[in-house]
Amino acid sequence: MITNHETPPTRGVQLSEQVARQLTHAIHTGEMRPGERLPTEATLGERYGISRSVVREAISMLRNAGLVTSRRGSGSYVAEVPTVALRLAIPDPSLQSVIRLLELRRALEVEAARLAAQRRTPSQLRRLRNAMADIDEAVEVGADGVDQDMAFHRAIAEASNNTHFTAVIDFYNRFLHHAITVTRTNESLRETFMAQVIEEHQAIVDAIAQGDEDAAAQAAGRHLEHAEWRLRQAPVDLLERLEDTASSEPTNDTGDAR
Amino acid sequence: MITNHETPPTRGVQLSEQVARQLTHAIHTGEMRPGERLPTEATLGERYGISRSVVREAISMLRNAGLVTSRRGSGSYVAEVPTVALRLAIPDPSLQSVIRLLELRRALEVEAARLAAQRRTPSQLRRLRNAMADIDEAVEVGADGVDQDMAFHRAIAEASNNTHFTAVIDFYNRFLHHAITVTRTNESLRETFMAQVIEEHQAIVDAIAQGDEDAAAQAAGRHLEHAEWRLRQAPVDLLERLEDTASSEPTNDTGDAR
DNA sequence: CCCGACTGATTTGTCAGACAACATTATAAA
DNA sequence: TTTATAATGTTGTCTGACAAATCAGTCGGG
Repeated sequence: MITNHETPPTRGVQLSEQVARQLTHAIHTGEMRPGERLPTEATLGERYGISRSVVREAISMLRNAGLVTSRRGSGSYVAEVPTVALRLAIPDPSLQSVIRLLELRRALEVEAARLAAQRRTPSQLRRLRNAMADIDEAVEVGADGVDQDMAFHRAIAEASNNTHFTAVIDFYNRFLHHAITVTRTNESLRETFMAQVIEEHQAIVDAIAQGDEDAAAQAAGRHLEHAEWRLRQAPVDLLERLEDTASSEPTNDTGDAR
Repeated sequence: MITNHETPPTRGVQLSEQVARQLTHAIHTGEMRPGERLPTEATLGERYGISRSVVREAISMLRNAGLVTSRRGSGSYVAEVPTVALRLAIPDPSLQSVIRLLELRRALEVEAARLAAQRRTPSQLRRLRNAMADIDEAVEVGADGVDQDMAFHRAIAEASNNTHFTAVIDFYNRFLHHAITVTRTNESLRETFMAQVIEEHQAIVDAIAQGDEDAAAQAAGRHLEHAEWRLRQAPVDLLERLEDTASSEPTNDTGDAR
């Protein structure tokens, strides 16, 4: 056991990072158990011979890594459910890149639909139908219905009763938001497209409702294939405007529930 | 005393988090382009009407999220490849949980095999065959061949020529390593299983080599189905030993290359 | 004209101390 | 015993300062 009561961090690298590593190690090895409270910032600073600022930066890293949570007035605690992070580059909004995302989405949603057909609870089926109705409603009002569309697909993922699907789909859908918007705002083709989309959605829901997994998977696969086709129909100039619409829109993407 | 020159952060939440969100938004929307230098900490503090400490905490979050890098004496810069993180709880090693992972893996690999059949380059096909040979070799020597097996599946993902697949598959495979090991170390059934596995792998590679996408997808689907079945055959006591083997390993996840 | 060393200003990293906001615990009152 | 109140502890934020590294410009010599 390494009793580093006074371990002067080796010079060269960032102090905060070294401390963060030591704390991370302590958590990973189970030396500090989930739910346990960390020593106070003052204590840690004294122990490592550093100022409170550095301790705070180090803890900030752990917080960001999902390893601890801090409560003002109380202390910092090892997270109950330690997490790992998949970090990847933000996809550029080119057509090629968006299509790559659609391919992944297809992989996930086809299987999600299949699982949903096997496992959906009655309430999940109800939510699916509500989500579909929401799309109609939004379109009738004149909105693009993109948010409602994404909620619909999220409902399918939820009905699969496999949290991994919802996590990954949610993660990637952020980057598809603008692409879908472009397809929807393609004025000339909009009505035709919307009719198609609604029809395809209906097929998926019907299959899930009947518990026909192969039909559900097929319907989902067709839907995503057609989605790619519809995207390709969008004029190039619309696609290029992706970035502009992105910067002008107040996308509160980080507004996740607590 | 607080002179809110620009946007007064709404009270209630952490100041640093609010600022971090604004900056994150600016980067995500491309308002600040990769490589560009951020305003100095002092400037940002003045602009948002907050102290430098808070600015530093906010920037620290961005740094941890991989969105910016800081150079002492120079400034903070938007990372050349801005990243986003998918964070999720570390799956427990229960049979139920592992099967959930296999479901996701099936979704991904079926589609990856389909894409690989369409797009694999000759060199990728060669690598696939080498990976398959490596498995045989490892098994003949007496090793479990788990690492080689995972490399094989990674080669399929790479042959899909869609980086999203490799990223997600890599990410989740970490948690499947032990589960696969368990299946392989099931002494009584090992030989039968390995023969099956090799046969199934061969079917996938053949389909990919011939460019038959439907056959490749089917073969991959069958392989993953059988994998789940094989896992279920493993005695319960073996599955329970998963946790021990898992906790004894030094997971150095923070050691990413620079 | 070009180039290198030097100087000074700028900027992030760290330190130190203080107060505010909130949480927890101990204490007193009913 | 239960409830209000005070005291204490802890994180969040503010302020000011210095160290260390970078950067821009100046100057002198080739």
